[in-house]
Amino acid sequence: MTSTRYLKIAERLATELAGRPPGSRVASEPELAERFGVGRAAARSALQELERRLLVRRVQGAGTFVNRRIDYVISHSRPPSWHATVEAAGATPRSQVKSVQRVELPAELAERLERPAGSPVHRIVRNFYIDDLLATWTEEWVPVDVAPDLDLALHAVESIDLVLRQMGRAHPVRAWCRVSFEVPPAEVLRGLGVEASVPVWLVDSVNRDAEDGRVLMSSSAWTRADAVRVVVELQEETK
Amino acid sequence: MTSTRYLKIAERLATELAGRPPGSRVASEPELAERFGVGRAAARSALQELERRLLVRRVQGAGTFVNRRIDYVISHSRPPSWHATVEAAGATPRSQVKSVQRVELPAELAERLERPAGSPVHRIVRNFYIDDLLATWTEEWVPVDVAPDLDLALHAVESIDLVLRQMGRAHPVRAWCRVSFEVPPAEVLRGLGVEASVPVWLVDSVNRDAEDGRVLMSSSAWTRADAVRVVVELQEETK
DNA sequence: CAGTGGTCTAGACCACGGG
DNA sequence: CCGTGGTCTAGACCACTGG
Repeated sequence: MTSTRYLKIAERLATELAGRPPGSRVASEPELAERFGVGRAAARSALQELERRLLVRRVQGAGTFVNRRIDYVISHSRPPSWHATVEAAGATPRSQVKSVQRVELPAELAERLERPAGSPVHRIVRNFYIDDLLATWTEEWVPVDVAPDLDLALHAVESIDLVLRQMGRAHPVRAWCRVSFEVPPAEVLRGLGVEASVPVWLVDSVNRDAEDGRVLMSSSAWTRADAVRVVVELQEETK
Repeated sequence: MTSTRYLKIAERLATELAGRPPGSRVASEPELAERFGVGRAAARSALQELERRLLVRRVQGAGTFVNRRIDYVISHSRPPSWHATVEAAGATPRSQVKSVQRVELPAELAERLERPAGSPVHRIVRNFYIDDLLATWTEEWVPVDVAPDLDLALHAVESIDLVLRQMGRAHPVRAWCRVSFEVPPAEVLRGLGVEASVPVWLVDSVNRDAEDGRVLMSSSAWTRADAVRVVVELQEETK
């Protein structure tokens, strides 16, 4: 076996935590140090190892807790829904509109939205939660001509999809999607409420209208990897 | 700005490292401690922060070095090639067959290979390197009936694709593919030469024959995230 | 062999969360 | 307020890599 003490402790704790329900408390650093007869540093290392394995989540001032991780499958066949996915995993979803602004379309997004740079668009920032834990931070762009009063409407209805269908008389479908895993820029880290650099999922996508094919929305979703396991499935068309 | 010292040091180093070529040496912990007038622990934390950002790679006994990260794009349109991708990034690829065994098909793979559990298959384990750094560990499964003497042939030719085309008179194409990001089991960590738990890419795929559609091969590729940035692109069929 | 990063101790102070 | 995790010091030993 490994000779390092903190890995042995981590191994031991991992088996003990196996059946515990998400959110339940894990022993604190001083408790573990005393229990295993090591210094606080070794106990701390063990808990950090469990955090790297995504088995626990640590919150300064509060403690260490058993983590819950949700599967999120992206594929051609199924159109994704945050609420449905989270609920299917037995957790409670929530989303919150942080801001809606009318801005000029940044040049780097012009091609994706198929609109000239500088044309008026809505920029929507939203947070998504699992069991009141912030898991996803999104930035979404909707041309003003698609839904002129989107900013007002979003105060009443939180669902962009709904607003587009009603106000924009549109039928949005996902036309393109790119998934990667990034070390996010500082702004996103702040948005996600993360201190040190943690890699997170980045899902970029473009929605078009099912009928006339015009671009309705482009979005970037940054998701904490300790909260969600993203799975992408590709299938070739069967000839 | 942040008040923590090690983050300031990390920030400073990050800008200094920006233009440096991959593989070049970074100051050691004691050097940094002296330079910034901090203890070794703080200097160490700064380097670990850079490691989390995938900017450097640390090797016990050797030192800390500027990291190189390669993009690997998976999409419908382009069939992937390890060698081509690595070379396109300006690095040198290498692969090595670790073992080829005749084994009975494990039950959990029966469905994927469309063969009964227990039927004879070849299990091939291979390593893939970027600039002589181990980046990917793969486990591949080929039914014996597809290429009976695969084990012998692989000693001469390292390319499974080539062997299948020649010996199996087959035309392999990727039929299905699933990408996720996992904390790998201990066996894979050992295969990748990683100590503590580091999350890695997992790409599962199934290859079929372009003509008759039979399953030729199933594979699992585990790839270090600090070496490769996997990007998956999904496009809807344009109606 | 010297120098590197990895582990560990014993101690200290701080920022934060929740009662 | 107390207890939590986060940072930091000064020191020690070890495992490993390279010349």
